[in-house]
Amino acid sequence: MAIDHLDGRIIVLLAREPRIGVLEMSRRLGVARGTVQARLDRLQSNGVIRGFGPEVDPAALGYPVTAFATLQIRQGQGADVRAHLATVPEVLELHTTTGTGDMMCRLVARSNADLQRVIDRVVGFDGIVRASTAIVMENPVPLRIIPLVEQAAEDRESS
Amino acid sequence: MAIDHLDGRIIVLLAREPRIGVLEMSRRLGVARGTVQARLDRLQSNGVIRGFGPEVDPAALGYPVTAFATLQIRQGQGADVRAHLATVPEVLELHTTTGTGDMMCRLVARSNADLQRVIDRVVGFDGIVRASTAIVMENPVPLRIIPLVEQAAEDRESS
DNA sequence: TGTTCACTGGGCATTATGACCAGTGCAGTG
DNA sequence: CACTGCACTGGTCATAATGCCCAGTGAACA
Repeated sequence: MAIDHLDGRIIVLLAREPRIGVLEMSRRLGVARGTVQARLDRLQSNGVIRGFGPEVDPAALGYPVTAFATLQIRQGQGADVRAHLATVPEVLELHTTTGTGDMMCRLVARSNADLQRVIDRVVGFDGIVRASTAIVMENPVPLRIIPLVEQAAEDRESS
Repeated sequence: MAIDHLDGRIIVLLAREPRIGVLEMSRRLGVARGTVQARLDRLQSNGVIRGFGPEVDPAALGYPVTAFATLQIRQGQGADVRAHLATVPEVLELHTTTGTGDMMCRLVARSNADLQRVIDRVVGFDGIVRASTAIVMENPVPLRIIPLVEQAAEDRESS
């Protein structure tokens, strides 16, 4: 579950140069190929590395607008709302949360005008009482994991 | 910029079986290897496919708690706050938004108690006026892109 | 002290890769 | 209508990485 320094270096290296290959990694890290291979297998079966799916940029697909919507759900309708939102392609992720809203989702749209269509489709469902939307203007820190991996590796070392 | 049906199938196939390789893809899709290779090159230089970085699960790293924080920023302090948040490993992403808050970030922590530490570190900065946090309980729709890719591919076909 | 485990460094056959090529069908252009 | 550009096909080639195996070593641990 916890990762050591070598694991951390493997992940970071992989994040920086995904097409690198096990052999080249072993050269860069100064360890045997079998070691890197074993570590990778372990990280994957641990679930630390979930996979190597392609990172697709919605903007490049024609969906440059991102927004976060906070939803308030009618009591007992949670499951239905989840199922409904799962059918909307523009809903990229959905969380149930504590706080003022009951759910929070990430949306994308082709334009600000198109966002209206998406929101209508999202909230056009009986179980949703209210939605409050925040449109993303800038993304100063894109989804990242490297700093956390380094942190986790350090914590492991010092223990 | 727009993708056609074959592009869509390539991306979906790659998302489902990331370790598949160009040759096997060409077999599955019933096209020549060179075609798949050319498409992939194009998708990557287009920026549609940003890369193939490892998907790391923060929970497996020991950070099972996720939260979203909405931040209100003192006027003119935006750049400083961005720089500050970029130094916090537990801040996985940061957006500037319209709406009630000025920024929205995704946080992870080792526990609910640890989340307090992370929030303290996040808001322990002069430019941040107020923070409101929503803890994630469930994640019914994990970050996904396939439905959107399929949608984009369909749109392209019908045009 | 003995055992377990991870790592090393090596070898092996299989397989994919990147790079080519000529030929073909299609779409758009002059 | 003929021409041109383009994407795709189906093939080859040398190079390289992969998955798998092995015995040996060192360190941690019981």
